[in-house]
Amino acid sequence: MGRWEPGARERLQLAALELFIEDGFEATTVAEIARRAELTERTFYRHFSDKREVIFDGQDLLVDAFVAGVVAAPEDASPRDLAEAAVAASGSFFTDERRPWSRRRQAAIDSDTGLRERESLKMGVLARALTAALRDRGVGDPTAELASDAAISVFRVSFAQWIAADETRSIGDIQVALFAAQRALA
Amino acid sequence: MGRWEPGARERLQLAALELFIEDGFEATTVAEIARRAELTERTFYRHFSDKREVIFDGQDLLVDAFVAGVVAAPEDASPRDLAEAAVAASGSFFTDERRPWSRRRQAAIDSDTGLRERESLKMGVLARALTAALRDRGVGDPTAELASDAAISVFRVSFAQWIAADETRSIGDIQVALFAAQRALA
DNA sequence: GGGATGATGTCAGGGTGTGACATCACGGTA
DNA sequence: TACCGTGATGTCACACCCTGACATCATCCC
Repeated sequence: MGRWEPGARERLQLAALELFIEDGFEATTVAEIARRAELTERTFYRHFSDKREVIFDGQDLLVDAFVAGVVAAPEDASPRDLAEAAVAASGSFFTDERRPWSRRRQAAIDSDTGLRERESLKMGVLARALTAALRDRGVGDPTAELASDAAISVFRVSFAQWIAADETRSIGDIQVALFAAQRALA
Repeated sequence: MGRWEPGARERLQLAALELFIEDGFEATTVAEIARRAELTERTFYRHFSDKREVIFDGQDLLVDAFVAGVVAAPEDASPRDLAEAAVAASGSFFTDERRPWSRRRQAAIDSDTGLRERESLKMGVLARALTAALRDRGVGDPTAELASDAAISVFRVSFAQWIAADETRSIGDIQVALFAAQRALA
C-alpha cells in the first residue's frame, strides 16, 4: 500500500476505529491513525475535519433517508405519520450484517465523552433536518419541532435496543413497538 | 482587581461571554479571556475543564431542579405527569430579569458549532438524568426514556420561544401550551 | 510569629488543527 | 514519446488547547 493506493478514507476510518477500541479515543493520536493507514497526519485532516469526525461518516445518508421518507409519505399523512415514515425509511441502513459493526462502533462512542458529544450534535442535526422536511410538508410550528423530536427519540432508543447484546428483532419491529409506547404516553 | 480579588470564576465567565460576542468563539483565545479577567490561562483551566465549558455553568442546578420536580410530584402521577412536573420545576430559573442575559448567551452559542455541540451534550445529560429520576419513581423502560425525551423536547422548544425577540409570556405559560400541543400529536 | 491551606503564577511540553508550498501519480494531448 | 494539467499526498511551520509539576502568595488559625 503506497502513497496513491485507493481507499485512503476507508483505511483511515478502519484504523481509527481499531485504535479507539484498543487504546481509547483520547489515548489515540491522529498521527498514530495516519501511520496505521500508511498516510500522514496532514492527509487525515484533508479527509476529516477533526479527530472525532472520522467515526461519524455517512451521517448525510441517514439525513437523506429521513427526508426521503417524509417526501414519500401519502398526501393525507398526519404530522405523526410523517415522523414515523421518516424513521421507518432509515431502517434499511440497519441490516443484520451491519449489527456487529454497529456494536463495535457504538462501544467506542460510549467510552468517550467527546465522541458522545459529537453524537449528540449529529442527532440534533438530524432532528432539525426532519423539522425542515415536516415544514416543507406544511406542518406548522411548534408541531413540526415536537413531532421531529419525538421521531428522533424513537430512533435513538430503537438503535440502542437494536445493538443490545440479546436483541434479535429487526430495528423496524423495535420502532413499531416504541411508537406505540410513545402514543400511549399522551 | 488583583491576584486574590474575589469572583475569579464570575470574572472569567463574563469576560468570555463578552469576547465570544465581540469576536466570536473561535477567534477568542483562552489567554485573552484570562487577561481580561486579570488572571492567567492556567487559572482559567482550574475553573473550567475546557474553553467551551465557561459558558455552560450551572447545568447541575438545572438537573437538580428537574429531579426535584419529579421527586415532589404526587404519588399517583403518570409518567407524563412526572415529566411535566420536572420541566415545570425548572421554570423558576427563567425569570424576566434573566431573559436579556439568556438572549445574549444563546446568541453566542448559536453562532458557533462547537458551542452548539456542547449544548447538545448538556441536553442529553439532562435527559438521561430525568430518565434516571423517572426510573426511581418506578417508571419502566422504554417509557422512562420516551417520556423524558418528550419533556426535554418541550423544554428545549419553550426556551427557544422564551428568548425570541417578540416573546413576552413566561416560560411556564409557553410550556403549558407546548405540552398540550405534544399530547395532541399522539 | 509560624504553620497549614488554598488559590494563583510560572514553565515546559505533547496533541490538535491549519496555511503555504513542494512533490508525486495519472490522464489527456500533441 | 514528451509534455502539461489536475488532484492527492507529503513536508514544514505555527498558533492554540490543555495538562503536569513546581513555586509563590494571601489568609486563617494557633
